[in-house]
Amino acid sequence: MAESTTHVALAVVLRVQAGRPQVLLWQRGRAPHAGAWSLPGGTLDSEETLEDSIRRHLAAKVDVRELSHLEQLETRSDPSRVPGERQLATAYLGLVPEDADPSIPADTEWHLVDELPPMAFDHGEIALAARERLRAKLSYTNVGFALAKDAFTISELREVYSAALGYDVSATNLQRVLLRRGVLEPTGGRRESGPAGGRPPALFRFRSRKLEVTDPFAVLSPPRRSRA
Amino acid sequence: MAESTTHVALAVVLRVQAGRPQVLLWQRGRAPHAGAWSLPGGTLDSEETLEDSIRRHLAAKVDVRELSHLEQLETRSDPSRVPGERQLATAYLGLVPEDADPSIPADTEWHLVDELPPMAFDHGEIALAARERLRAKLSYTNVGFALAKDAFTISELREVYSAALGYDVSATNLQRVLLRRGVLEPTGGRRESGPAGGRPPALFRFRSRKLEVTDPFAVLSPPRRSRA
DNA sequence: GCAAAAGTGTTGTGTCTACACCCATGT
DNA sequence: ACATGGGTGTAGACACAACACTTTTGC
Repeated sequence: MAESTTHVALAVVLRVQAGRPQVLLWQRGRAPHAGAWSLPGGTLDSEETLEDSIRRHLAAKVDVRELSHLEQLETRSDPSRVPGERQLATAYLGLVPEDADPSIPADTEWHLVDELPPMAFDHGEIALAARERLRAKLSYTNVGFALAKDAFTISELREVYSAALGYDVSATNLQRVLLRRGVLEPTGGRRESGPAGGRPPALFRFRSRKLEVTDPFAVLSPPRRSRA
Repeated sequence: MAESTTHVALAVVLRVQAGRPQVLLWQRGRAPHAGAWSLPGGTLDSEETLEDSIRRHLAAKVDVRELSHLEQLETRSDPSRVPGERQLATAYLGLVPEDADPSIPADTEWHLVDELPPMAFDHGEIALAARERLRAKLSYTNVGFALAKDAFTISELREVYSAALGYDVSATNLQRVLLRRGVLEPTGGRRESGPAGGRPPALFRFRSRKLEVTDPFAVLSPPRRSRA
């Protein structure tokens, strides 16, 4: 009875497109939950780390070079999460920039995070948890770099942030907050005005493209002298 | 060659005692790393969740009723993290209140987090990561409840926070921040003055003893009207 | 000139730190 | 009285939201 345990790595791959957050889902062909949508991933090999594993499995779905950020979320272990089998799953959050449009296989599709289709197992919960994690990190880290293009206008960045956060963000304040923190820097370039005219926007980039915590002390900060 | 993978649950059990943060460590009897200290835990059974597993293993070390908080940290999967065996480890953060002094077995001891003894495998890293997680959560959640007694004076709470954060916190401001957020409430009671006199301190308690996020919007908060 | 879009100046607010001061007790 | 520790009052710093206003383009 006590069959062997399997361990899979899953990824919630998110991107913002047309002002709405999307997740990459894969449609199951086989039972259980045939036809339902699931997170991409697969079983862990004996000689790889979980991160290598999820990268390997994703390589079949998305061009891995497009993955601008990857971090571990949580490991699910409920014995009944997958019927008829003992399966542990370690979930990852993967991010893809707005402008990358990786070719994806036929059994795979981008879905709006706000309108998830029927999901297999606990994958719906995992996707929502990933979204929450992203939301939180947008506030106190520079993760934005992973969703935005290399160079962008503040308006474009505003759209990305608004979509990911789920509420409107003012371009004015977004610019000031991120510049003050040293998260953004001007590239020096400008974009041309659109057909309707308007002042040509300046281009910005993220100063770093690695995850950094930019707002470390929400409160209860250490005494001022030791701070700077 | 490809022997079976094992999966263990480990816990970084932290408490604050005498103004210093401590971890519960277990001294290994067997090779590898005989004599080195390791995090308590053990192998995952086929019919239990990881959380049940770590609770079960901890029950042998600490009275589980003393565990005021438990949350999953991360799963380590480097194939070489444990020599001669493929072992995955899911780490948990466990917290014990200041006043609980659970009896612990002979092969187990509390160690100062700042002065870890030689640690087995990657357990040293895990312990430090857990400490960081606690530090961060003290700022924007009510986790303090898990480190403090049921009722306490602000001075006592200040000691706990200072120890866990690693820097001085002013009692004045700690009180105001936590009261304003509705995290603390007065019990109504007072403590007697010490032998040196002084005004008798009021007693407080945490309003909730479940983890809650109390400072959700570090920045980039939603527009004001939707906030309240 | 006028509309459109970008960006700056400015004001107000909320939340925190720092520090002065007042309160209640023991000796 | 005075020392000791607890607690409040208040001022200043800071980071942010909100909104008015200026800038730069197309038509």
